[in-house]
Amino acid sequence: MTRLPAAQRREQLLDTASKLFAEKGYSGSTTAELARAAGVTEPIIYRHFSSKKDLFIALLERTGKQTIQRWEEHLASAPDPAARLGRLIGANPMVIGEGRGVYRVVVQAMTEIDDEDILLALQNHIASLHKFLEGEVVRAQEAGAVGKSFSPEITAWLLMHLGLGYGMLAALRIHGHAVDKGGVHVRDVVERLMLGTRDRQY
Amino acid sequence: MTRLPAAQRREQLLDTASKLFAEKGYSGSTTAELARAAGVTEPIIYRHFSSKKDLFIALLERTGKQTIQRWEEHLASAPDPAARLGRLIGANPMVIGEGRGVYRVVVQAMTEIDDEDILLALQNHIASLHKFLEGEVVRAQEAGAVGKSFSPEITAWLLMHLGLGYGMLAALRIHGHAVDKGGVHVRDVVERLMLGTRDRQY
DNA sequence: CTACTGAGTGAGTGTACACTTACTTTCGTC
DNA sequence: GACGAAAGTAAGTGTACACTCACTCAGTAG
Repeated sequence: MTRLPAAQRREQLLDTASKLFAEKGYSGSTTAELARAAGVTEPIIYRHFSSKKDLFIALLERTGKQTIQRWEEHLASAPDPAARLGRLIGANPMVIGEGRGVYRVVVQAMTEIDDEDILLALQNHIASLHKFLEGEVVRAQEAGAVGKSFSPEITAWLLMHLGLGYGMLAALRIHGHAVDKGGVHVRDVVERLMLGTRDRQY
Repeated sequence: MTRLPAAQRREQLLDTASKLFAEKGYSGSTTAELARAAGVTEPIIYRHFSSKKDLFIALLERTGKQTIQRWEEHLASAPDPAARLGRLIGANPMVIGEGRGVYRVVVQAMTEIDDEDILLALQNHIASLHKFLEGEVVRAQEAGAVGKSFSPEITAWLLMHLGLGYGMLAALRIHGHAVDKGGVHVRDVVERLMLGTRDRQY
């Protein structure tokens, strides 16, 4: 209804799609619903994106950038590389805060891998997150907080696997998939395995 | 064409669906395709399953049972609990052998979690795999191959997270998501973290 | 030989939904 | 104050696809 300049409308459509897809899934959402939720009519969507899929890919790319930005903010105030890594382990974008909803979109995307374009967008997404993690491991190793038995590269992949698996089970609402009866959390386990048992401050 | 007794036709439909879904995904496959691939007409599908979704859930349940059975066969010849665990770490059902295709179905299912019935089936699936892993960790701890710092429960969840994340990235065909430039595989890392560095025989 | 049961089929039906066409309204600028 | 560009709309269209109806035929039991 309210006229918006193109750039803003585009962003608003992505915001709306993000919420909608998080709730009902990509294939579970219709372009009609999206239009209604955004307060416009369907052709507007097609003015900004050439197809539903195109919009989806745009959303995926934006999400990747946002995640890294959030990580950076989250780590900025940590006193040293070890603490940064510790925080990172507790800051799975698939689970915490706003990222949570958005990341259902990424998981959604993972099953649309028949589609070349979506696959490519996803591969880029994963690669950029891995690169970020690898950088953190390098810092932590240089600071002596993490041993050098394993390369930063493989260590970062391990963290990716863990985070992804954890995030999936969280999305599936698997009861107690991360704590045991004694209240120990997988996060604690990972931290002890990575950083040893010395005292740390966050 | 060839007439089959109901039970056999049902199994054959599940076999066919498993291949089809692995290739084109659940929502990417049509009931018409399935019927054609199975060499029957559509109404036959509906004689055995009340809906496409119902068939999907049946497939999911069968897959869970098959996975555990395969694990058991795979571990049976290992000499001791440590070796069993070692084998398990290298035997991700999402990646190796026949399980591979089938598990695309499970990943597919993970995005249909709006649907109550599918969610429930998935939760059961995960729970049974976790239970199996937990049992193996218990054995390994009792045999002294794995330390007791962490409960078998949480250790098994950690292995689930790792396996799931690994399997997802494998499905996404992420290049080099499991080895570093030095040829070290995440599997090796996990083994060393879990079982230490002592010599083992498989 | 007949009659019943259950496996099978050809030809729809209804609907959901991505995407379009042809048209109207708003607004900055010259 | 007019005109062109950009933002918007109402009302389709085409098609894909889950699911069904009404019927046929094969094999076995009495």
